[in-house]
Amino acid sequence: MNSSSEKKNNLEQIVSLAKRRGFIFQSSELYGGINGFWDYGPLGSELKRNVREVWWRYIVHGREDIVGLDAAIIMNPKIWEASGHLGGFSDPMVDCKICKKRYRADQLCEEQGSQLIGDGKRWKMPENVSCSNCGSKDLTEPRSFNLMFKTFVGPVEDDSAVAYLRPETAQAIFAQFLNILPTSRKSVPFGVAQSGKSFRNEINPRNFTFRSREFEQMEIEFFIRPDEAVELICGKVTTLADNPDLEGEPQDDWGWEVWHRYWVEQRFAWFRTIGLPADSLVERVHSKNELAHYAKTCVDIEYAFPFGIQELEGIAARGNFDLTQHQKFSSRSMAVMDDKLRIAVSEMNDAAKEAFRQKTVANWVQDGKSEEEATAFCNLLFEGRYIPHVVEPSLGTDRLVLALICNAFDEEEITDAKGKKEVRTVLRFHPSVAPVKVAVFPLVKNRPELYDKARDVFKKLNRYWNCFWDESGAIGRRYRRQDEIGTPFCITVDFDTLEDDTVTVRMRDSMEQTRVPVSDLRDFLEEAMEL
RNA sequence: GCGGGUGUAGUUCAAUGGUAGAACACCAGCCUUCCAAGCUGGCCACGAGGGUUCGAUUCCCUUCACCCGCUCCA
Repeated sequence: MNSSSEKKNNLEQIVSLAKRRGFIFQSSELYGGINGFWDYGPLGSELKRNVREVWWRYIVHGREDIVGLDAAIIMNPKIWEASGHLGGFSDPMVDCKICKKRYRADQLCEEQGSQLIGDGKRWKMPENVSCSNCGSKDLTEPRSFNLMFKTFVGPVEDDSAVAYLRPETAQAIFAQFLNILPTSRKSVPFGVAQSGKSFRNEINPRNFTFRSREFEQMEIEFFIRPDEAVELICGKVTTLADNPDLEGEPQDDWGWEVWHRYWVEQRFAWFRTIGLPADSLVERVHSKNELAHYAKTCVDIEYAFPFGIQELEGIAARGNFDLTQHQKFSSRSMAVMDDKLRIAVSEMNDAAKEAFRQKTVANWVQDGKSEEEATAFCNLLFEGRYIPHVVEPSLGTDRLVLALICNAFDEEEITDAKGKKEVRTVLRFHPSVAPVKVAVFPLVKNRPELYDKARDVFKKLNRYWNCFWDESGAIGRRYRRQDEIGTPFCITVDFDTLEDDTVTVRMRDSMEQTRVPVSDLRDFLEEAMEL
């Protein structure tokens, strides 16, 4: 998509263009800014809105097995206890008082063959641990950073009123699972999608909007059957080793591994539809020790930002951890009834059930779980019920917007008719995300009949797309202004228009022009935008 | 959080212990028959606070923000 000129977008150039053209401003700039917060200007808000909308259309409207949710940002704090965000996820840190180096306390201890002392809230360093940089034992006490923003609900600021701004959108999906299930008339496998703000009090926001304290996510929780249920229903569980067809419709016999891979492929395919070329994206599989203890696997889709290759979206297989936690903390059963499972089980005799139970218990015990747990799970299955497992594709909206700007940014050297070289700055957005889709110009503005005709065309198109009107300056200048904000199509009304009712459509990327009858404009543009 | 760098107009960049300048952009007008044309006019800045000084955008201190490296990233 980009011209041959090697892409060394340094970030400052992007930041400058983003500001100059009204994409992204520093938050509160009037008062010196505030670290970790950014605002989207007139064009940025259009771009971001388009990204959200294209995602929603593709994920929620485009599929029959996903429904939407728009939950509150502030929720009952118990949710964060259940999810683990209040406790274990804040990493204890120590600093060396001598050389000022900072460590994750647990990692430093482990490195030196000892164990961090603590209960998940308060921590203490073991005696013999020293700074691995300078050897000093003069370390600070381990401090936990809880990255959730805290606030108070209601007029009284005491402990009972404490609440948190959500650090991810996903938990609301689990917390509302029991409401969504009956009202959506969906059954497993199905998913719930949510897009919205999240907040993390990052220790060190960095890299423009990439790591912000207030940010937006587009998350899906896709609920699937546990593999054991799949086996009972289908008599087998398809794994990646079976080489399943991931481009067709999802199949009942898919195990979690296939579902996870399917979602990775789905997400890659979607990125391509909004103009991120395959070769700009990198797939990174999390190593075992990066994984949260409950996660089965996690794949990041990364983009080559000017400041390095960094995560856009993570697709995690989280088992039934979250629903199980909420079941435990809320005392409400998160098990679903699965009719296909119920029917399959009703056809089994006792011997078959016992054989299945023994196999399952053996497998679970091998995985370090208790026999009791496994038996309870089997009993639930024999009733046709289970707690669904989940695959979670979680995308950073602001990160994607930034990636789209970086990807679109191009400085093209062109030679004009007189042989003079100049640089054309152009944002090569895919039309589906471009903030302005169409610009309309009168060739000159001091001829009323031309001007009025152009206004008519503008008003006609403005009903369908975000259009831009520009009458000032020479026509070439107006084209270039649109190039710089990434408008894919410019329409010029000229003197021929008055004769034959056709206009010039000028393409952003090629700068080519074609004449199109006004009556065909809508269809013509519609088609051109699909690319 | 540590180290380094930067902060002057919307952007990119000058200069200066005493009146802050340009280019581009933007706005208005004239002109303009397809790729940043021309003319006229206009708008807009020393990140914030304190100190030194007769006087500070300039020197000093503090602070805020951004960039780079480290660190961190449920």
